[in-house]
Amino acid sequence: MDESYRPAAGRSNQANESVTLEDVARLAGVTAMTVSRALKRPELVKEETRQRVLDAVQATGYVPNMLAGALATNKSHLVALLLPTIATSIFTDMVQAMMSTLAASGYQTLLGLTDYLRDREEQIVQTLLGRRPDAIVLTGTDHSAITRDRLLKTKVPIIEIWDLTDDPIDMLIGFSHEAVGRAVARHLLDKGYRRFAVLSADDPRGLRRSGSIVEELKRHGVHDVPMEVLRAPATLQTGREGLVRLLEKGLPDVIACSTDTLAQGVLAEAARRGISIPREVAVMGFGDLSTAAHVHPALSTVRIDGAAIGKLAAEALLRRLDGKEQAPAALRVDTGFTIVDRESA
Amino acid sequence: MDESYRPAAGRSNQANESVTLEDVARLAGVTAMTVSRALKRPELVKEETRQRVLDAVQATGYVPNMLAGALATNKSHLVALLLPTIATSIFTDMVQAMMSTLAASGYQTLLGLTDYLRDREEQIVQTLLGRRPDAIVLTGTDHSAITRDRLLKTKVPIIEIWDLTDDPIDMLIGFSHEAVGRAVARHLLDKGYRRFAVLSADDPRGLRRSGSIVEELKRHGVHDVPMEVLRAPATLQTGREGLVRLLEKGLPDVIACSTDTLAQGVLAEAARRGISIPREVAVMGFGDLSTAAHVHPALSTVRIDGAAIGKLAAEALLRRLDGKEQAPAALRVDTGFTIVDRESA
DNA sequence: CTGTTAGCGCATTCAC
DNA sequence: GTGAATGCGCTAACAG
Repeated sequence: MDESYRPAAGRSNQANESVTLEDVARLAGVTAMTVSRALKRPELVKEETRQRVLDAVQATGYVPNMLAGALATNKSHLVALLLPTIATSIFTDMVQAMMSTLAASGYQTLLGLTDYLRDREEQIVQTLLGRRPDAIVLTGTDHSAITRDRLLKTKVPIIEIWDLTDDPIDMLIGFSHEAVGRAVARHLLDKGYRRFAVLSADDPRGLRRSGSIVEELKRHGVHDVPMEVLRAPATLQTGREGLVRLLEKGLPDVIACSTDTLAQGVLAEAARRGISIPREVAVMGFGDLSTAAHVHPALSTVRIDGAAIGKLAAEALLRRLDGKEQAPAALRVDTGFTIVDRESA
Repeated sequence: MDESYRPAAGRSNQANESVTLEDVARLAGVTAMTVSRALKRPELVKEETRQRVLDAVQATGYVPNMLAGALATNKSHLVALLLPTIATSIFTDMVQAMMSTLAASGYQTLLGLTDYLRDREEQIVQTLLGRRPDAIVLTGTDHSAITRDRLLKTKVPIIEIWDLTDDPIDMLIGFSHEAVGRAVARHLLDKGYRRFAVLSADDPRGLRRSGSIVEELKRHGVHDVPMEVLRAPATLQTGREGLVRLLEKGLPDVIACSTDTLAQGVLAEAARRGISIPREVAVMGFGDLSTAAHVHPALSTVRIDGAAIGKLAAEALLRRLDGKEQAPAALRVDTGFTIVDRESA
């Protein structure tokens, strides 16, 4: 008989116990291709056979192997998301929004944490590229030369978020940290504060915000603003320490913090010391919209809309990936920020 | 000449522009197999050719395709991590610890957010299984029947974390939420409080902690403890709302919250209303060790060590995956918790 | 509407 | 030390 057929004899205990298309096909009395179609393009398959296939899938507990699928189609349905850290609440809204938008379109998220380290980012980009993600999201715009290079060569859509720059790798969605700093300085000056202090985590963007506050103050004739820089990621504990150190330099009118978390730490320590906020010292924070909403009635803060960034980014990617948009003009969105003043709210 | 060689003519513009082993091999004047060896098992390759290969890799910008690698070896080096949400700080330490431990051994993390929904979890498990992860980490032990079933059939190592149960799917690392509730109740009773109130988010484990507090109080003769249940995930804002609602029922001695975040919201609202903490009302929280350390000098809380859970889980998985341990006795770890009393600290 | 052929990129298993 | 053959599980492209 037909010896060219080798009816899968003796393959029963392969190392890999997983059910394949072939297995389902055999049970349904069709070929693998038909099973594949029944699952992915049901409209191409007769209703009756489709039913048989579905039953077979059910019976075998078949779960499509997306590794194989991705290899064959050159589409992984994976998005790589690089984040400095999740130990700070600042990014969580963004992540949540992005992931759920992506998930709704069948994309999964591969996470990489860089710890604010360029070298780490470089290494993670390298490994994540090995997964052939359909898109890459980077937090920030400051990357190692090698990272930039690798990414520029790639055809995968890339979005840098959470910052602005004149030469993005590809798409860009964020806001200007310098603008935030300047706005904070002017806002506080307008409110009549004169004795300033700045508390900052030592992450690159936090430092830029804080630095811009100091510069803008200088431009308005306020010099020698005391500034304490603390190790990122910012925690409540470091915020408390920060206040302690600032107080050694005298009591200011207002303390501008690079992050809401630091600001909360300051509030906690102030409470312990019986310092009244904002009567004796006002506190200004910076952070994400919803998570930290209503942090404290006495805390003024700069609000950015992380969820919006995440959603916008995801949508831009999906537009590109679904082929609606082939090589769009470089997307660039300034999502801006809002100063929330508790006293005048 | 040698016509059996088909020097890759006309393949220049495949859909997929990516460099393959073959491309590197050609440039280095060896076969793909040798390149593969030079990269993964360098000791099997002559130093000189290894160097040539490495140069070729450099020149071409080759990045190994892990989809193909995973398909061939049936090892994805991927760990699926299912989490209710990251919008709340409670899990962040755990995630950070787990991811960095895994990353150090070359494993990447695929994240799935369930929003505390069993059906969502079911769906996510299904899709993530398609990536053929080498291990799966689930938060909690309460899964849909289908999820349990699918997971029991799989040979992939599975760890359930953040809870305890008598019939884990596989490995288990966590603590008892009932024990937490009972301990909180007894602790507060010992300290002399008599007029209790409970504030809880409506996530399953939070409810169990809060429920256990109420039960234990009842067992000690304290009945009719007012309890407000708020929508998960808990935010500062919901914490503030919670206090408002509780106050309508009268001022208690102490408020036990299902989460530090809720507790902080209570503190913020209390500050706004000029209620002195802990003099007029004491507040008790629950949360993760390091992130929220020193939340507030006046806040007592139950501490769990999320980082430890993450690290333990990752290490247990790695032990299994690296083959040191084939079919170990079921791992079961109670990581316990600590009551931190601010007044007596 | 369904089947056949071929190949995605890599690694295992023999040869040499 | 290195090469050749083969297959991982799936799907594009073409037949019929």
